[in-house]
Amino acid sequence: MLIGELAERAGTSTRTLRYYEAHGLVHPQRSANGYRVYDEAELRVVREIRALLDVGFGLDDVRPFVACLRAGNASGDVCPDSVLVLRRKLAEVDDYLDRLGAVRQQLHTQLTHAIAHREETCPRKRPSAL
Amino acid sequence: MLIGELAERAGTSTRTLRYYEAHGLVHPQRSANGYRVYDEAELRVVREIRALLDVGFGLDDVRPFVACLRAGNASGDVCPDSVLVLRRKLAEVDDYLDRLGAVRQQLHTQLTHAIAHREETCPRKRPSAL
DNA sequence: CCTTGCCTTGACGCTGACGACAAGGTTTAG
DNA sequence: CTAAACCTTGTCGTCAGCGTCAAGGCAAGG
Repeated sequence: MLIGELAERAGTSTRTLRYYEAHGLVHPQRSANGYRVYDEAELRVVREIRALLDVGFGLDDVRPFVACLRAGNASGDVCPDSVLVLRRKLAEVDDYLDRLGAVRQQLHTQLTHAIAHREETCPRKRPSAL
Repeated sequence: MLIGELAERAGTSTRTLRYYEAHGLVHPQRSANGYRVYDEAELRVVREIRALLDVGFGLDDVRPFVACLRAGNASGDVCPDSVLVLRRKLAEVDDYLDRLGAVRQQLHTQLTHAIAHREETCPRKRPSAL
């Protein structure tokens, strides 16, 4: 399987696949003419990467999952290193949820205040020119 | 008040103040030697900008608030344009909270699955060299 | 031979809010 | 005279995950 086919089957671009390779996440063979050749296993790897990135992981975060898949496991998250990353990410998400909740609260308060004190002196809506 | 003093009083850097000016958020006078001269009102403006950026606003978002302050209001959020931005941001935050909640749920599920299926074939922990 | 359609390796662009220089002018204090 | 401590404009770097050319090689069909 060449890079174009893998890209299409994985729902991504050739640029992306080369990018992953440059960052050590994928290791294709090379045919005589220098073309990258991938096997079926790489398709699953790429899909795993995409799925994790979609959830907010960084490339560094997905490495353990890729290694886990490549070690022959059915899914990439059953290895210790993967679990560590999962825990850390979960904590990060929880933390971010808290802060975002606080922001939401502040926005709500501010909006309430703004509506209560409206009808004051306000800038004109673009008086023709700047 | 020169740029250095304003920066210190506002808890930011001169670079930041020049950046805001380049993006049309602050309009200092110029003294004979070309130095930027700010009045007290600009201090409040800069603090408003900083507060909003901290909450996740972009520079474009804060423009209405600055204009509102400059129009002579006690706070920057009492003008119609500001209220619009506040509503939009609140909606964005709510939306993001939803998606982040879904991600959290997925992470939790995945973590549970990973722990249930652990103890399988996993990559060695860096066998000395790479 | 030519075109089409793959593939290759660079290398710059993008988004946002600045940080970190560079190279120089000004004013004040000693 | 000179150093210190301000100020000026200008330009490049940062972080991430690619998009988007550019310039060229290779293979196959007509």
